[in-house]
Amino acid sequence: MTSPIVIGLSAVIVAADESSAYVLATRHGGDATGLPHGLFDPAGHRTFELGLRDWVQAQTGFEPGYVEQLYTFGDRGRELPRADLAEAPADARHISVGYLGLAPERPDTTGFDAIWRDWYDYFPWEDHRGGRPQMIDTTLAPLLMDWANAGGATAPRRVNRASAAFGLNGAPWLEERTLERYELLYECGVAPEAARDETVEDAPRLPASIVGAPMLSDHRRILATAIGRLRGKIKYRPVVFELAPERFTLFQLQQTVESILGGLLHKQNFRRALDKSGLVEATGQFETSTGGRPAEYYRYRRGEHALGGVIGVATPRK
Amino acid sequence: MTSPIVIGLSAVIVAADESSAYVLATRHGGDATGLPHGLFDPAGHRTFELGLRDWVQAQTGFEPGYVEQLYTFGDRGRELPRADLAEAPADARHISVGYLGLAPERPDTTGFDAIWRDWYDYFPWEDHRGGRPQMIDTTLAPLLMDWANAGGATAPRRVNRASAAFGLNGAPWLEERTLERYELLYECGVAPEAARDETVEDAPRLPASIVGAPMLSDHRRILATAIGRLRGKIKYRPVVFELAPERFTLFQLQQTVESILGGLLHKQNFRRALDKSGLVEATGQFETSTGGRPAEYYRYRRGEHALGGVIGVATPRK
DNA sequence: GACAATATGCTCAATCTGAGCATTAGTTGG
DNA sequence: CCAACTAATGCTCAGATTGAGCATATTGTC
Repeated sequence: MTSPIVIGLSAVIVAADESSAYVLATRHGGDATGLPHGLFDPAGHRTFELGLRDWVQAQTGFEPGYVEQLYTFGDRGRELPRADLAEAPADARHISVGYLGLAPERPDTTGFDAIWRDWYDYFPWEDHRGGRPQMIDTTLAPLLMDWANAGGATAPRRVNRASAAFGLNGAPWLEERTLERYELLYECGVAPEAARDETVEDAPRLPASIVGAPMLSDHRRILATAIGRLRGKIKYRPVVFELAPERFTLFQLQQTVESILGGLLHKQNFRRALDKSGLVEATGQFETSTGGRPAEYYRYRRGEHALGGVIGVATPRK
Repeated sequence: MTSPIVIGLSAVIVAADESSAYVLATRHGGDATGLPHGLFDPAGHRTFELGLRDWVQAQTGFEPGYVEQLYTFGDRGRELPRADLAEAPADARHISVGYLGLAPERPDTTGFDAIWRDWYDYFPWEDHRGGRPQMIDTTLAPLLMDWANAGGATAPRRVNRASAAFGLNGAPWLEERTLERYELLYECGVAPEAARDETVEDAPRLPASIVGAPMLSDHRRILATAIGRLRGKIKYRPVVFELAPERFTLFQLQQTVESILGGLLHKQNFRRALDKSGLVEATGQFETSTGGRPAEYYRYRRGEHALGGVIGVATPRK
């Protein structure tokens, strides 16, 4: 006879604007944050997605539009917090299915134990909009290298992994490798969750401004997966428009993309690419100024471009 | 109290050569084929991947190298075959986690109820190496359009979906949209599995040479997911080398890629791209001829190119 | 009216792509 | 041994794309 299984559904609900990208986080007990989540009900939920929508709605009041599955985590040892499993049998095995959802704005969450939080609070090393964060080279890299060198036979592999992930030793920084970076920090004990899960001993204790705010259970891992996926996808599918308001100026749109990517883009080339893609159209309305020449408002041309439309978002600036 | 859950693990093990791409299929009872699969054991398996490897090994004798998770299916109604669930409670909910594995050759499966099968047996419309298969326009497209037009209010959306997926009405054929194509054929009842699952009535009965060989439970859906994923990935990650032998000529490698993509590539440009990528190196050995000028054998340069290496496989031929 | 602050336009060289022609090095049949 | 044939490999070229930077247009402010 198989022993019981419980399936947790977790949602990374993302919003973004000119200033940053945000996740919908829930407060659990103290000030620990987690993702909206709950158990899949095999009797009641027809699909995972419907179950997920239920939970998000119940915990945050938000009704997700676009939703996609990210990954299913099943490793023993990185599971749901005990407290959330009151109903489940004590010997149950915990599986966790992560989802990504996009929100065109940040709706009010008053009345719910939920807040919109800057996702770079959780991953400070991921924000390169103001240049490569110093902590990478001053703090993280040395710790990673210590860990790598302690790896015995696997040391060379570890050095390679760390270099490729964090852009060390001449390797380029690739924004979509968010999960790999987080996993490395977890493995080497820098992520506070590692100490909590007792997968490492005598882990260094560093401030959240460097190692990021921890999350419940494996939620930060799911968040990292979501960021990586979104960063990859935004380059070849018109997903920004799920995050942008109805009307936007081109620069607003660019900054929204930059918030997601965590890096700056060359303005004129961003426009050129967008132009060629045919994804947006001018509205004839102009922004009533904030300083300089008024920017025209554009809107997304839904449909049409069944798939042709791609924002060649590439060209980095600076 | 939650009702019981069982998790099925299914593996798409892929191999490819100059002639075609293959999947490792298992025979279950009659001549129905399925993927190697089995139930996840929450007590015994530390991770999904380990459980999966156990099952594949036990059912086919093959030990997968490269493995990656594809997707977790949880819809009620498209579940595991009853027979495989003898041990599970009658009211259990069935979840299915699909994996993709790659094999550098097709090892012998004698002694096991498993065979390597051409994946285009399952998806005849996916092979465009000899030109666009006629059945798409003569048989599938009309059926899809009938179904679309019967969609009432959703008719326009259905027409769009079908057009974008199958390259109708001027839309381009995009090889990685394999899953979408299969799902459409399932929805419109052309895939025999739909009739079996009783999701449609009076479905047309067509030969397997047109609608492809059916598979157990949702295995063909998982296979479609795998093909799509692999086709996408082969363009930006050096995965072909997981499928190629130690030594290969450039044309063999190209044909292996073509087998996966289901389309032909421009030879000289394929070489140029490969050349620039720095992924391969000449061995100095030559093929002892099959007709013309002998081709040099190359080998994959593992490692090094931490991620830079990309085969700009794009340029289609013909 | 000069200046600051933006948005938007335009240019240019370097590189990349898609496509095709040309040459090389074998095999095979007289 | 030569001619014909088959593949592999080499090379060229125009057009498109990309990365970068300079130039101009419109506002509000002092």
